[in-house]
Amino acid sequence: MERSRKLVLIDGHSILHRAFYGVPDLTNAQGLHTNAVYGFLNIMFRILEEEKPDFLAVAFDVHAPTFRHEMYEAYKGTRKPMPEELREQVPVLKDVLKAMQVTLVEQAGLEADDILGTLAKKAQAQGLEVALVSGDRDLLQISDEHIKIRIPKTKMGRTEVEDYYPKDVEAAYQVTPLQFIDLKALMGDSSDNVPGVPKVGQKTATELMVQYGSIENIYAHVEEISKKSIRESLMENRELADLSKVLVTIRTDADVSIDYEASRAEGFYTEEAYQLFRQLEFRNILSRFDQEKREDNKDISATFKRLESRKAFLGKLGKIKEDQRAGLFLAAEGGNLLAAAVSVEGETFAFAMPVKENVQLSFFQESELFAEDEDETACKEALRALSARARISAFDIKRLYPYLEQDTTKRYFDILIAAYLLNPLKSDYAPESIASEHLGLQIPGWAERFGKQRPGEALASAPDKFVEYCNYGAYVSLKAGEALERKLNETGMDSLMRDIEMPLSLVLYDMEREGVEVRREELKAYGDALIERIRELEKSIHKQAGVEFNINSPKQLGEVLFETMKLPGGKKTKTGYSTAADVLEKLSEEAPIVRDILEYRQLTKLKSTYADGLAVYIGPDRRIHTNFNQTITATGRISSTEPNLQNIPMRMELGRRIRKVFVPREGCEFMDADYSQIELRVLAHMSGDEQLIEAYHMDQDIHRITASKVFHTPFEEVTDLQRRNAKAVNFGIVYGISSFGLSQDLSISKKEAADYIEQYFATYPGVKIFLDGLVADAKEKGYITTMFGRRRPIPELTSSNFMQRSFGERVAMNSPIQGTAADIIKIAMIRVWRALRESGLKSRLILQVHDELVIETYREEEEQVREILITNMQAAADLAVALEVDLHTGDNWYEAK
DNA sequence: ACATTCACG
DNA sequence: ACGTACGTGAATGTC
Repeated sequence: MERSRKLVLIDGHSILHRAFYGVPDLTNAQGLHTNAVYGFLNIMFRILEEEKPDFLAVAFDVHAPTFRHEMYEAYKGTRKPMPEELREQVPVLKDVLKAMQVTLVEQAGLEADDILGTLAKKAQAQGLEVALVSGDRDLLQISDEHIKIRIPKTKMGRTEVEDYYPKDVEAAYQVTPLQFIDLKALMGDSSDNVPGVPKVGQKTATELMVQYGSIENIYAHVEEISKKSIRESLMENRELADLSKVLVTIRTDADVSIDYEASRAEGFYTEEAYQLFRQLEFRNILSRFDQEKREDNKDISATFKRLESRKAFLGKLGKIKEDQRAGLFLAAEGGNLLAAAVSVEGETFAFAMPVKENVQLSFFQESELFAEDEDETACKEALRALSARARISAFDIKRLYPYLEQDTTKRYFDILIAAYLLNPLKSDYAPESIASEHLGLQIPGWAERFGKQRPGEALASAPDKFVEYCNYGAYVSLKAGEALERKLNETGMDSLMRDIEMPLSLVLYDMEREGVEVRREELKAYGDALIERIRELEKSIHKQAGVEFNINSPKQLGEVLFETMKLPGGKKTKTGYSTAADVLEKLSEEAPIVRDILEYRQLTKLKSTYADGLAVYIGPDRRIHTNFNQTITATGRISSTEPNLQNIPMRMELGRRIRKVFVPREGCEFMDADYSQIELRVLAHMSGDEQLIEAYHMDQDIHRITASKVFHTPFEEVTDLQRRNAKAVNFGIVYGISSFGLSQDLSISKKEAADYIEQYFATYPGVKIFLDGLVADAKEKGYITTMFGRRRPIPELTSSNFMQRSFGERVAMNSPIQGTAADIIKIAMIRVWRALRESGLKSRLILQVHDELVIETYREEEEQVREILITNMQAAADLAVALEVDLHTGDNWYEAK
């Protein structure tokens, strides 16, 4: 009779192992092998569908020596090592199961077999029906009338499951489950290191068991056994038979149990699990989730409203009260507002600007496409009023500032920035990703709905769909805003969000809007001047090589240098020879062609990336408006794109001259202020190292002081080489020192580099204690924090791969320093920006380059701006060492730096 | 889409 | 023994 409640027990390692060999190799984007986990889940889902159990648990071995292990090892060696590709999937599977709220059972000193045997027998005694899933036939001994052993087999890419009740065991092996122990003990199992009795294989063992029923009885009648060789082997190996029996016997009386309430086979489809499956790229497992989640979505989007008249929209906006939370989503293109959606507690509604008839989209410039009209003007006004009144939550507020009250005292909340702060390592913070991660809500993204269409096209072709998209945006902004705000509070990042990132978003908006003037003609002239020399070099290189080839192709260049010309230098990259500058420089003595190649590289870089590259971005206002990105870097720094104005050449004179084309507007000069060694000062402060702090108080060249201390040389007698080495060590410390890295940088031996580092730590012992502490803390917590509470998770620290883990350790040392420096300059930017406004000055902050700010300064405001810059930059953080600021002015960026 | 190279802090 | 410095973005070539 079928019992009413059912338990499924899974042998974790055994099924993972089966899956590993049954599923072809799969890896995700991060190079993690995933085939075994994938196969495991497919087997598990299949079993769950077939059994529909009430309870589920998965057992694992803890890899500590156990009694039975010791006995194996005493007999011969250990088990075969697990392949690395499988080993790395064990923790992944455990994470997945935990995320799915599946009960894991593991206990030191117990093998999975013993756990399974015990749990199965206990459950059956309590009146449950049990299905035990394993790849290991030893478990057949556990089978009884209420315990079914299920053995999955993968063949021809399909999984079939063999089921064994006692009668099936008898049919297959001619013995009862209990006798199966003796059968296995006689025949042995090489894969499990069970010796068995020599000369007795499956066939003989079965015959003996059928005839005598047990090992005891076989030995009682051993004289009767007719075959001489078998008889003698049995008599000589009684001990082996007994040992084997112990090894094969699975315990059913171990001290282990499960909490049935926590083991209910339900609630698998958690957000955490969804995220994990996404990371692992298990698309068809995700579809199970999507099915579950889609139900919820229908309910939500059904409540969305599309308002057909401006009046209705404005009426609803007007009802939103002071300080009420509102999610806001705006769709715009080319400066025209296309649609607006607002979500407040209880309702979500949107209004799309009426599309004019007869507009032939492709024939018009986008700015002419949607000429501003009454509807748009009225809506903009109402939205601005709303933003001044309500507590707005939105996605990417920087892009919305043109439509918002630009007053940072109004507490806007940007879900993009919040999601970034909670995990700066992600590459995707699209609204639908935030909805998925923080709300557990699966909604289609733009591309899924509209493909490559522009917003204007989408609105024109599918207005209802477009409006629904906007409504989702508003809804997610409101709901995710609440969830994210709570999470920021929980992680102690609320102040970072409120006092730094949100105010900064307005500063960045303003900087982007201001832009910087670039002299188009001078840039062109600079580029043209490069062409001639590039042609010369090209010719010379081809002549010296004896062949014409593409110098820009590392592949061809490598072949020419290292094969045709037979220069020394081996392979360095996955794809072939390395032709990177540091490799080539080592060859430049003996091969003049290399000098030319290096110069060619330099000049073509300047031409294509800077001369030609920048020109594209000069607008009709003669200015370049870069994007300052606030949600890209892992450490909290800002990044700059389209174009990148944070990597304009500086170190080489020729490249540096490009800075001459960056000019202030009429009546202005540039004022450029940069922090002097901000990261090293942050290190001095955070570590509290007295020697380093004192060194800074000496108000002398810090690298020279360090050299003097590290090399035990009087300050005045420090050589340039010593100073250079000390400087490199200072940098190395900030990067998360390694002797190898330092030796590469200084072209010295690893041993020498290690000596330098040792000397450095002897000089500044507090620094070593601090850095070690950072790593230990990060290992414990899984993330680091900056002085202002910014976090960066470091998943690499738990990697079993040495290289990855070492990387994690360097990151743990570098990120708190780089991140704190980033926090400090952000604070400085906000203060400088406000001070300029509040002083009623016209001068404007226009650029940031990590430790440097550029202000377009009206000449008559020079002294005030200088004061504002220096004061606010220095006061941005109160450190144990002063923050020193170097400031220069000039008529272009070259001169101001 | 990915790798290589090189510009910056 | 393992094989690297930390953080970015753009251009180019290769598949």
